[in-house]
Amino acid sequence: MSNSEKKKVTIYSVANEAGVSLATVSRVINDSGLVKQETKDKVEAAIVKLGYRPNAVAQGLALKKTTTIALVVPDSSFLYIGKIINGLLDVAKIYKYNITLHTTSSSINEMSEIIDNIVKSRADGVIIYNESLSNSESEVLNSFQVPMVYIGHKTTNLSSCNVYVDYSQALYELVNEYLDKGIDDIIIVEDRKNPDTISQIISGISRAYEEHGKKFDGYVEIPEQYHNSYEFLNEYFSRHKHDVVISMRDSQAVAVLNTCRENGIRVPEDTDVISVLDSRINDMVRPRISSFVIPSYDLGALAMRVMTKMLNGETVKERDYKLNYIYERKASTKN
Amino acid sequence: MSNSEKKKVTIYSVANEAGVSLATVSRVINDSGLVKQETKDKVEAAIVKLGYRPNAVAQGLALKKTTTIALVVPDSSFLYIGKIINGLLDVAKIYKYNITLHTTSSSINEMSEIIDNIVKSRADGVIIYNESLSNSESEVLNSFQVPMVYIGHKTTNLSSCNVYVDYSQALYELVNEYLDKGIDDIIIVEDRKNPDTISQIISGISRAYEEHGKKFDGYVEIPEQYHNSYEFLNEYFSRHKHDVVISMRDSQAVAVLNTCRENGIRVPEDTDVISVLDSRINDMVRPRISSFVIPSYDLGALAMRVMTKMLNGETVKERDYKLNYIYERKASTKN
DNA sequence: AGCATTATTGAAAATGCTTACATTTTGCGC
DNA sequence: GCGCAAAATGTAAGCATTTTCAATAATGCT
Repeated sequence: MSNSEKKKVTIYSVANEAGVSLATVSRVINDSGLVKQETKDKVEAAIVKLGYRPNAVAQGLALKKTTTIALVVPDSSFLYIGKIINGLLDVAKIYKYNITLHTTSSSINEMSEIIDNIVKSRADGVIIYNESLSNSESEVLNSFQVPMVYIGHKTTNLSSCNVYVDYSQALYELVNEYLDKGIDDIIIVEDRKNPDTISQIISGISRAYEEHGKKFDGYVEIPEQYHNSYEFLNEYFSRHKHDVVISMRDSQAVAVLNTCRENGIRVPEDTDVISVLDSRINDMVRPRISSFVIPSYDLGALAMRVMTKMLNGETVKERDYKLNYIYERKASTKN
Repeated sequence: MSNSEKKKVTIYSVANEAGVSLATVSRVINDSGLVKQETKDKVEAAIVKLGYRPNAVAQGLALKKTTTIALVVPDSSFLYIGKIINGLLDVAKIYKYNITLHTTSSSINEMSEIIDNIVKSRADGVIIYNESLSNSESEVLNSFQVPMVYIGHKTTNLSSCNVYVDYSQALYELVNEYLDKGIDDIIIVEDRKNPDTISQIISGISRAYEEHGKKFDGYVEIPEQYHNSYEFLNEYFSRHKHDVVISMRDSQAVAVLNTCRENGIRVPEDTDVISVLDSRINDMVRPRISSFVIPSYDLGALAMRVMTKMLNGETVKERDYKLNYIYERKASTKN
């Protein structure tokens, strides 16, 4: 009756109950074919009767694989990676993989600690979302001996795959349009949190400027903390007014929106405001902010799909998977 | 040179390298004391030299525990549970537990599939965040034979713990204040997604009304989808005007805010708008919405801490952990 | 019926660790 | 030096699977 009396049921119990050897039971649960239908039925009946659930840990030991993959993400913004995780988990479910979640704050030794942990757990693979990896972090990661997929961050690690959106091209096309119309007072406001992404973005913008025979110097660096950045922007827009203000995330774009308004700058009449990354916030702001819609769910789903391919030994022809973005014009831009 | 030549290093390799038995190595890595300092040094040198990392899978098999706990969350709003996850992971890191992530959509058989998966993986415990469990889901969960902690949802399952915020009391106190001032035209707008939470909230409000000799009937049900609800609210506020509008999440409160504005209702001059749950959205809206600040991070951290206690066999005196909320008055209320 | 195949099954080793128990070493008092 | 307890180390039996290889049963053919 009591829980403690309930004895654990192993493959032996099942073998015993069905009157076969444990090897046969193993064959049945792994669907390996060569078992007579009759005995298969007996075994399956025993499994149901005893409520047997194969022990994945023992399987992991015997098979030298865990069907577990480790996901490493920054601990800050689940706001932006929520959809990525959803996509990833959906695909993981299809292929019967489990996901372990690991977050990195920015402390120095953190990454190697996490990796140590992942190595011990013998995950079959690692998926990393991190827009800004330091050199030492990259180095640690490169020493990893398991399949790796990077999301949103193109690496030079030859043995891993990358799933990302080409911000550079996206911004190039956007800015190009403005320049074609003769609008060239464009700035981008950002903090230093994501140096890689920022440099991609700026390279795209710069290319557009160069092709128009101009030089881009509109990078305005803002403080990292939201409230600080808010103050900074408030101060900034009390002195400046531009045709176009681009920011990395819609949360920052909203700060731009609010501070512009507080300084008598009308959006979009006086200034176009654009956000590169979109999140649910944007549903709730008026005016809605024109932005690129990043296919977050697809990023996650594709990353996981690529991972399964790597693990199945399917040859992955492509190391790089570039996803499309869509620019959505909303109420914060007039052009 | 090549990776394929690299042979795996096990506890045997280390024992061999150090010239001791594997038992001794095991004692060293588990810090079990009774090893002479001298041999301990030898072993540790060998570990470093070979780059040995204990295989957690084999350990799991030998010890019958995985130091892994499974986290089950709804697949929808990482917006609200991001901080919970952060708190949970931080504590998990301290106690060296790994977290596997499982999401539930609302499909019927999903929960038992997830549980099947978790049982197979032999997680040491399960933490569940889900505001609305169906009866059949609860039943499946109750049959679980591992320690469980529920976040934000008080269950009657005797063998599990609950970590939650008492919405009923929170709303009681809030509404009480209004009623004391003679303001009683209060409504709450919500969809049916979280029946449990909603009924808690309404019970709190009702209690306040009753103590003032009145009856509460201000529950306005709105459609689940954001855009539908937006239309609904727009229509609604073209016909109604109330002293106070309460909604469950700040995303909905923003919809209220916007639709009020579009119908010429000024906030807070004409109507107070209040949100029960707070998220980062609220930083970005003007006016900021008065809301309860739910201690999300603490919910997650405490849940994990309670779990570690259950797993260590420390007696958990309390099954229920009620956390405090703070009501923050912001610009969307005048009262 | 007898033999050669082939389809099923079982026995046992392997997976990498922990730990109870056995054995060896050490230290100490005389 | 000797004896004995305590400390240190080693041996081997689990832990729950998979899988190779050998053994057995079933089948087809003459």
